[in-house]
Amino acid sequence: MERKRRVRFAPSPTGPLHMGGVRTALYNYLYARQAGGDFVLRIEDTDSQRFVPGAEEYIIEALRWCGIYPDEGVDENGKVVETPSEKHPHAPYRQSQRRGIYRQYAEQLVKAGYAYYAFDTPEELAALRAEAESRKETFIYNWKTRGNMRNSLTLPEDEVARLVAEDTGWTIRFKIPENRTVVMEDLIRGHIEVNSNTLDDKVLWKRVDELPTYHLANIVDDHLMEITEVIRGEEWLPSLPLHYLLYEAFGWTDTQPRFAHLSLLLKPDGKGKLSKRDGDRLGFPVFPLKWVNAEGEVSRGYREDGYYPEAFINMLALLGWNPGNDRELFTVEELVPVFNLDRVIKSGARFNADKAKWFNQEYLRMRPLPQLVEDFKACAGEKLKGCDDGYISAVVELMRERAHFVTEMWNLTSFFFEAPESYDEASVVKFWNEDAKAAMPQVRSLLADLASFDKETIENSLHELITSNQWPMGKVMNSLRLFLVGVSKGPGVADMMALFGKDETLRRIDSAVSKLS
RNA sequence: GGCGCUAUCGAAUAAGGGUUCAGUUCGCGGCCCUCUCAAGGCUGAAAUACGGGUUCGAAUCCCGUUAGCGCUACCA
Repeated sequence: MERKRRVRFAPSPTGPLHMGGVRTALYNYLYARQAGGDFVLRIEDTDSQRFVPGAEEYIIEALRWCGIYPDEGVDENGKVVETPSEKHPHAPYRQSQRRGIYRQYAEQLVKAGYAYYAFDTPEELAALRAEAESRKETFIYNWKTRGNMRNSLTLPEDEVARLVAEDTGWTIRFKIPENRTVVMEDLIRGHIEVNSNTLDDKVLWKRVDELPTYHLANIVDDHLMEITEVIRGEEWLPSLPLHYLLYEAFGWTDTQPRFAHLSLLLKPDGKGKLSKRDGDRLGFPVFPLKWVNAEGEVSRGYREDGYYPEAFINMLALLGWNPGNDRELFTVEELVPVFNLDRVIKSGARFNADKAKWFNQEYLRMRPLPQLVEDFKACAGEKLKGCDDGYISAVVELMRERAHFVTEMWNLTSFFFEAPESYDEASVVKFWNEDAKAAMPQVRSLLADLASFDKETIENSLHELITSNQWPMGKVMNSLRLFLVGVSKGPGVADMMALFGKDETLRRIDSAVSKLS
C-alpha cells in the first residue's frame, strides 16, 4: 500500500529564518499539497547553546506571512504543539521536549553494537586536533583512531559500566562500519556513492547538554513522524551516508524516507552563500520579516520593505526551479499542480535583487485598484489624513505604473497632496527659458477661461494654443509640469491638471512664476 | 588537506544526443511612442569552463583538468 506522503520543515531556532530556509519550506509545502499529503513543522532545538529567544515565533510568523501553513506541528494560534491530539499525533514537535525518546534509541544502538560510549573530554579532543593541525593533518575520530581513544570499545567492560554509572560525562558515537560503499539515491542529484572509511564516528548523544545531536534526533523523528520525503538544503548532503547507515542500524530501511537536497542560495556577487551581511552591503533583505537581534542590530525584511508575500514566494519558487516553459508568474495555488522535484536545478542559484524587484512590480500592477489604494493608505498613514478617497484612488491609478513597491508610492505622489516648495534647478534652467516665459501668461489665461476642466479639454486647448503660436511644445509643457510638481518627470500635464482642478492648477502656476521670476 | 556536490550570456534559466552558428526573463544599449518620467512595442550586445574520448552527429553521454560551493564541531 502506498504510504501517505509526509514531508517536514525542521528549522532550528538559532535566529531569523533565512530566505533560503523559506524556499526549502516552500518546496516542502508544494510537494505535500500536490501529493495530498502532510506538511509537518518540527523545531530542532537540540543546540541549547545557540538557542535564540523569539526565533521560533519568528519562523512561524514568517511562514504565515508567506502563506505557508503547516498541517501538523503548529496550532491555529501559531504555537508549536506540545501535547498529542488527533490532528497532531506526534507531539511534542519541539525536539528539546522529546529528550526521553531519543535516549532509548541511542542506547539501543550501543547495545546492538552500532554505537559506543566515548569518554574523551572536549578539551582532550581539541588538543588532539590542535596537535594534528601542527603537523598539517586533521584529526578524525574514526575506524583508524577509535582504538586509541577512551571509549567502550577500548576500555574494560567493568570500567565502562562504572564510568557510565558514575555519570562522569560521556557521549555516544556512531561506529561507522569499515570499508563499506554506501550507495545512495537523491531525488534531485541521482546516484551517489561514498566509501565509509572517509566518514567519521559522529557524536549521537552530547554530554554537554545531554541532548541528541541533529543526526540522531532527525532520523528518529523522521521515522516516528512517518516522513516519506526529506527535502532539505545541500549542506546536509555530506551527512547523508551517516543517515543511511543510521536507518540501517535501526532496521528502518523499509520505511526510510527518500531524500532531495536543494542547492544553496548564493551571493549576488563574489563567492559563497547568501548571508545577512550581503543584504546590508548590497541593500536588499535576506529575511522575510524584520529582525532585531539581542544587540539591537536591525535586519530588514521583505515584508517591511514593501514586498507582497505573493511576489516574494513567486521569486523564491523560480530560484532553482522552473516549470519547463517560459512562464514566470505563479501564485502558490498555481504552483501546487506544476511543481516538480525533477526540475529543481542542481547548481547553486545566485540571488538577484533586480529580478526580485521586478516580481514585486508585476504583482503591484496586477493588484486590484481598491486594494492597492488600501495598501497605499496604510503605508502613507497620517500624511493622507483628510484626503478624499476618490482623489487618492485617482492618484494611485495614475501613478501605479511607476512604482515597484507601495512603500515608494508616497515619494512618487506627494506632489498631488502638497504643492512643491522648490523647483529642480537643472529643469528650471532647461525649460524655463524665454519662450516659455513669453507663453506663460496666455497659457494661464487659457486655463483660467476653460469652461470644463477635464483632461481632454485641457490637452486639446493647450496643444492648439501652443501649435498655433508655434511655441516649442516641450519647453512650454515641461515648464508647466515643473510648476505643478517641482521636477521634470511624472504623468501627463493634462492628467495632473484635471486631477488638481482649476483652482489648484492656477495657484501652483502663479506661485511658481512669482518664485522663479 | 580529505570527502562530496556543481559547471550554458552579467543574473535566473530553456534546449532530456540531431528541428540550435543555442531560446526566454531580469539587467544593460539603441529605436519607436511622447510634453518629461514610467509603462509598452521593436531591436542590439552577450553563454555551452578547458582537454580528451564515445557517436554518422555532443550543450546534452563518459573520463580527466580547472574553477566554484558545501561539509570536515559534544552546531544545525
